[in-house]
Amino acid sequence: MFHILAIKAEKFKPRALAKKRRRWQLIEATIQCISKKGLSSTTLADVAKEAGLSQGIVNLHFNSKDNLLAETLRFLTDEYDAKFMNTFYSSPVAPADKLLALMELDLKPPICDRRKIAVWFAFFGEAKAQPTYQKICADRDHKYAEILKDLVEEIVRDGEYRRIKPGVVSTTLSSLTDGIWLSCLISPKTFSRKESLSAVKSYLQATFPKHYPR
Amino acid sequence: MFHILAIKAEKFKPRALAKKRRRWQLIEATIQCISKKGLSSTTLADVAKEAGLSQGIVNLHFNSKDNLLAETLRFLTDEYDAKFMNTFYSSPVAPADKLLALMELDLKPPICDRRKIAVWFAFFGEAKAQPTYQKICADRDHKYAEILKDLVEEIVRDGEYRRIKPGVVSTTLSSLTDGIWLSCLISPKTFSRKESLSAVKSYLQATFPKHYPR
Amino acid sequence: MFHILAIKAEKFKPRALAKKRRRWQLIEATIQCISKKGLSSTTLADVAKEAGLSQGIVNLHFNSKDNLLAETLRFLTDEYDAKFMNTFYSSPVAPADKLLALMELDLKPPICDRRKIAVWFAFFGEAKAQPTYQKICADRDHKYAEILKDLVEEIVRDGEYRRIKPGVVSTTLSSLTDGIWLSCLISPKTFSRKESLSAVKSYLQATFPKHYPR
Amino acid sequence: MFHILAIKAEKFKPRALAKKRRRWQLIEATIQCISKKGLSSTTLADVAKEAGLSQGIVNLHFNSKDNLLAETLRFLTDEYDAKFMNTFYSSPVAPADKLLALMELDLKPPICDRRKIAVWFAFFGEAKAQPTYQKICADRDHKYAEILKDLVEEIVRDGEYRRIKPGVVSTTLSSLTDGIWLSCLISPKTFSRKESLSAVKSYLQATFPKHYPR
DNA sequence: AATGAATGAGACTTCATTCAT
DNA sequence: CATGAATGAAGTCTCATTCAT
Repeated sequence: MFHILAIKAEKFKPRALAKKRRRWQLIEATIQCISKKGLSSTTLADVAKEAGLSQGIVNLHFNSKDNLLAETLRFLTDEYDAKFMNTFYSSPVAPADKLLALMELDLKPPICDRRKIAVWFAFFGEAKAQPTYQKICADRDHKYAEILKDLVEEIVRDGEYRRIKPGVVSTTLSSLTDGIWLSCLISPKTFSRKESLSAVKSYLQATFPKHYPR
Repeated sequence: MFHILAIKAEKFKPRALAKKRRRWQLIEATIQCISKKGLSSTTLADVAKEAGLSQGIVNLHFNSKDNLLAETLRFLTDEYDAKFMNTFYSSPVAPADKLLALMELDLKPPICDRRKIAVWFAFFGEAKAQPTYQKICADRDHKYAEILKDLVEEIVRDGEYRRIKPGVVSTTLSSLTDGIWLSCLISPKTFSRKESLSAVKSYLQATFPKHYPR
Repeated sequence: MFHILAIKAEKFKPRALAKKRRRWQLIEATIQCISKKGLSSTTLADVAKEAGLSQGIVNLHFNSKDNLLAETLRFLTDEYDAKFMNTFYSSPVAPADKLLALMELDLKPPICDRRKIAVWFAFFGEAKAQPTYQKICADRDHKYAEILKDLVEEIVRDGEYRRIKPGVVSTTLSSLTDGIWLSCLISPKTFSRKESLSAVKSYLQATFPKHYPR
Repeated sequence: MFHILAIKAEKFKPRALAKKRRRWQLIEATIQCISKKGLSSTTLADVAKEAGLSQGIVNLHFNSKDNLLAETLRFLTDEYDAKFMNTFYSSPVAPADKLLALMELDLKPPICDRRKIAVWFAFFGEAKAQPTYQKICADRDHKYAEILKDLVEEIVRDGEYRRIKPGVVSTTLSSLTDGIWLSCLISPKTFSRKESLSAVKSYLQATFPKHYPR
């Protein structure tokens, strides 16, 4: 009987969703597929199936596979940006607090989630060959590097730290979280969110002892 | 002794040597292609052309594309391993020196070379979906994590540093170099080898002030 | 009388009129598309867009693409027929004059217009494979061949020409205009309406010197 | 038993024909398909099947369908050219004889063969939309127009004909044969090779009575 | 009557793999 | 060993057609 219901349910055509929602649905399906099967093994048929829709649906909404993938990457960056900015504006005003909050954002779900990270690295892996991807990723990098650097500068000024180059510190922090993401991807078994967090914290403590007391 | 015989035996089997050479040649061509076109756009025809050989050559020597790619990844890890171990054994005996030497290895050519890094990340990008790749990458990670951790432990013991968890430090160092590689890949224009090195050094200085004086 | 009633009746059925208008509009759009893009590249989406209407409109009014194309060809023949018959009936009564008028009709716009000719030849090009098209074209040919032959017979009788087979002359005239159409299509740059006309006239002069004096 | 032989025969892979022969074979298959199914219904699968080869064969030898079609058209023109030139050089030296021989060539098999004509007109039908096709066809037209005009000029000079424009006569002759081809295509039942020939001959007799006596 | 989102068959194309040479 | 013509499965993409709105 459940079976019959299921069949009946299938008979209902997918309602004409608003175009935007359909695109969103397809991008989510794409993310799911890339995470599961990898970028190079993800076919449009996979995406359509994952979304429960028909073969031609992706070309209908995105014209080409290339375009779907670029839009998916853009979706990822936008999604990340929203969370980043939200954290930035909603966290305590003290730069040191903001900085820590942003670091923690990167190291906790939903950002630091192996499924999503796999997708990020799938695009990183094609970045050198696909200038489109590289540009999107580079732009993202620069934006946050700038923001982090500003925060670091404020902290340095506030704490009158000597011999600290804000650019080096912000680069270090960015690279650290990127590297942590990679180990989450490659070594999920040994990866520990807690240890990663304490790695970042101990770096901050060593660098800005006045702002991050033990 | 068998080893020696084997080597001698090879001298009498030019075929076997030729075979190895061909495999090496094809793997180099594969690396070149992945770097230029990305993993997903690299075809066996591309590889054969790059090597200046004929269509069927890859299947002749590697049986399948999957196998070629796995062997290529293994080649990368072996190559890296040789350099790593060579640096490890040939650097000064002091653990702090060894540690720094290993960090510098990671941040200078021929290791930190955008062409090679693109290939590494191409495999990372498929790692979640391809357990074979993941295993190779994870094994590599663990091996060096262990070695770094041993060095850190020696330094900690030697300097009587308090409140330092060697595992956290070695993880931080690994992640840092991985993250730096990523920024070399994604933002080659803003990437600075010098700044990256100073990022690592300032971390070491902040963590082990006695061993890495300014 | 029935005809008048029918026209009156239509006045009371705006729907029916609208329907005819839509079909006409879509056929015109089809002609435009075939002329611009060729038969094999013309899609229903193209036609709908050209008409400024929606995707499904053609199937709504013509059921299928095949049907639309057949109707378009029929429209072309009807349109030609109307002009031919109008010329036939409105030209001077003398057969020689009628014949010349019909030849001139074929060689001047709006009939001899590259845009329209392209559509005619698009259908000719599919005629062998599409019996429907072939039949429509063949029927058209035969009808005019018959009329031309009748005119030629009258001229021959009237001029007491010897050794002239009317069928051969009418065939020659038809083929000549068809061939001229083709050169208008293929070599628009070297094609000259004036020269084409003089080709036909000089043939008529050579064949019927008494009726077409120099 | 025959069946077994057939199966065995199938097991023999198509020998690696010289590339040129394979291309020729595929072009012949293409001509066959276009003749049977029309240009727009001819698929690469059809062509491959007609040639008794596999799906991918056309792309292997021609890269794309567009290219295959262009090459097919070029093949047709080359083939025609060879026959035309052969007739031109091998026919009697007198220009009037040469001219007649060339006209007869156009009206007899293997040139005037409905199967081939269907292919020519399939390309003519797409010529306006496909500049490639148009150019090939136009070039061909001009070449023969020139040759015919030269012959006509010689005849005019030799016969001291008055009031005859060679260009008009050669255009007329070309158009006439093109138009005859069309009626062979469209009205195969009423088409008569004999009558067509007599149409051309009577035109020549009327135009050059001294050279083509009755 | 008209729309246009969705479908899905089928087209073109790519490419790993095979195998006669 | 090596070649490269050929295969054919599988991918992307197109588009006539359907149908809920």
